[in-house]
Amino acid sequence: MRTTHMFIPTLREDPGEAEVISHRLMLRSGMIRKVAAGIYSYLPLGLRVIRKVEQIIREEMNRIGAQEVLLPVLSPAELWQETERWDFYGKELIRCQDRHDRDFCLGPTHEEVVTDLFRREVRSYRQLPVTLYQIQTKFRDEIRPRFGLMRGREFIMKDAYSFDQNEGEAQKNYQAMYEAYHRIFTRTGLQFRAVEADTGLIGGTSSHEFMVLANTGEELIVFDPESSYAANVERAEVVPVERSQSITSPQPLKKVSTPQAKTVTEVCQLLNTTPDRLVKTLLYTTPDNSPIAVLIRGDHQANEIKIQRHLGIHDLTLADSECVRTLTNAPTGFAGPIGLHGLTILADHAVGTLSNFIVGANEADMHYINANAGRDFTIDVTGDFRQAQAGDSSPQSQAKLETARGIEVGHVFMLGTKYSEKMGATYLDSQGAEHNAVMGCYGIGVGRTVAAAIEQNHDDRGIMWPIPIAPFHVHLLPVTNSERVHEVTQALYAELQQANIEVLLDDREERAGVKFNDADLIGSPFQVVIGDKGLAQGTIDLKERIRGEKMPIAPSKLTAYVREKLARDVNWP
RNA sequence: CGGGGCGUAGCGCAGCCCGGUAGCGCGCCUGCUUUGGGAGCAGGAUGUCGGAGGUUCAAAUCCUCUCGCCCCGACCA
Repeated sequence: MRTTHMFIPTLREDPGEAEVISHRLMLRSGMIRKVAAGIYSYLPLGLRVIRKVEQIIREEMNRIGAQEVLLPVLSPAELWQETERWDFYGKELIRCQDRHDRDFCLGPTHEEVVTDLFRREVRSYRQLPVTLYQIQTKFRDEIRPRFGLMRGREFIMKDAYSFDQNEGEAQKNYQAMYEAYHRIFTRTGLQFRAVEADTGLIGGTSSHEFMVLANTGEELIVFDPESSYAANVERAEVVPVERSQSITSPQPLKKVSTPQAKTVTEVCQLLNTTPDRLVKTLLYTTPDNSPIAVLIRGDHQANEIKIQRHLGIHDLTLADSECVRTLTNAPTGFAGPIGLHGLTILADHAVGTLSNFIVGANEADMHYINANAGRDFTIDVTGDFRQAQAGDSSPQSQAKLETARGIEVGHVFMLGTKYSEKMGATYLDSQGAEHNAVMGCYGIGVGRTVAAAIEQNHDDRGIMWPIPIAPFHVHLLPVTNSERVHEVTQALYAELQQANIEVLLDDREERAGVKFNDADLIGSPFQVVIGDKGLAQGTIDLKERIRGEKMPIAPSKLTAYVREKLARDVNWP
């Protein structure tokens, strides 16, 4: 492809709208342009990368027997009402009406549509298993779209759905999908990790997220450096520690003045102690308006997902200051369990191991010291209600957990029969008995994968594409304007293409510096500089983008050299 | 939805506090010179100052409303 024939509007300066590196580089290299918040056009260069990722996904989906379909973007409200997600999905589901005022939505995911397809067409166990997938644009009206393709409102996603006769078969399918995901992300050249994930409200038995490791990731994961254990902090179970410190015998409860000290840090400073000697009391309101209190050690973070799961609800909000005042007769920052009545008190395991700790006194500017559970107040339920953090014990070895940031690029779910039950997706077994199909669903964010690849592969000059997803393999840069350079360039261009190598030829009348800078920005793995200086020695210069330095090579050897290099990284040809 | 910020030429920004001529850099067009890491000189084009209302002799600038965008938080099958 010739640059003069390809629409690659590169930007010399950083666009003001972009904060994270992948977003900036995608805009600057002319891969994407914004149309509205969280909505982007893919320009030729960006689309080429998207297509490469899609192709890898296709190959691996097909390899495990999944079949490609294309489901509609627009789907009727009735399907969503059947599963109650029409109401449940909330504002994230973008809705519209047709000319007859019938309700529709733009699909944020396709369980309903695909389950409907299944129940209409599949009758017998003989037709199972079946796994369908599509690569298609989804729409979710995110509260806050950000980071370019990382969290858009409209985005390209591969979603797959499996239907099996029973749990065991479904589990096999899940495993096959899990392995396919490993191959996909390995092939895209990314450093990633599969982690145990929360199954969320979708329920089900198993769920793993595929995280590309990057400091800019939105997700926090914990992992065990000595075993294979890794999990999203939302999900990671915290192993209760035995009461290790010598148990200090209970001291008399004492109320102390802590003026203005509302936060854990402030209280600690004032009382000259450390956060692990303090217990914070978090007040929440639930959907049925019954408040609850959750006790968490001062240096720990509450995990609302775990609390919700325990309570069997899906909506938990931290009580507002008015509500706190009603419950505790004190302003926020001084809530405590002592004398708190009429609501359930949950406590994290870690709280149970403490004695003589500090709590709020339910009175402005006052705290208690030497509080002890059982003597001073009653805990209704003890459980795992906090977020895992670095230094916690691994559930699988003696090691301490470490944390890392990740970008969620893929998610696999065992759905069970949640959707098949609600929508009546059944089949008849060999005995003629009717059963609900057991389902799994599996997503990959295509655009997000591209963004993650850039987060992981760039320097201060631009992108450094992994070979399998690079928009072009070789970027030809004729850098002086002689007849000789022109001839060699044309010959190489033809020869490389002949060898099935994807070449971008910068045939613009630009100065060398401009071409070099654009080439580094666009990030093709190989840059080839053709100039009179080199040709005088009978050579051209080859620069591998990830290495950086140029090395002279005879023009006649270029194609073979590049082919050999590519062969190491890609299934080639 | 809460908090913060920004909308001025294609892009990046200044000007706004303190009302009076719309500016800078990059890009773009023409010509000459240059030509291996974002060239130099000369000439040139480009703006409903996000939109609507108001105050004023006069509004990019002050006031009110509104739309869009960015950042932090809450949210995220």
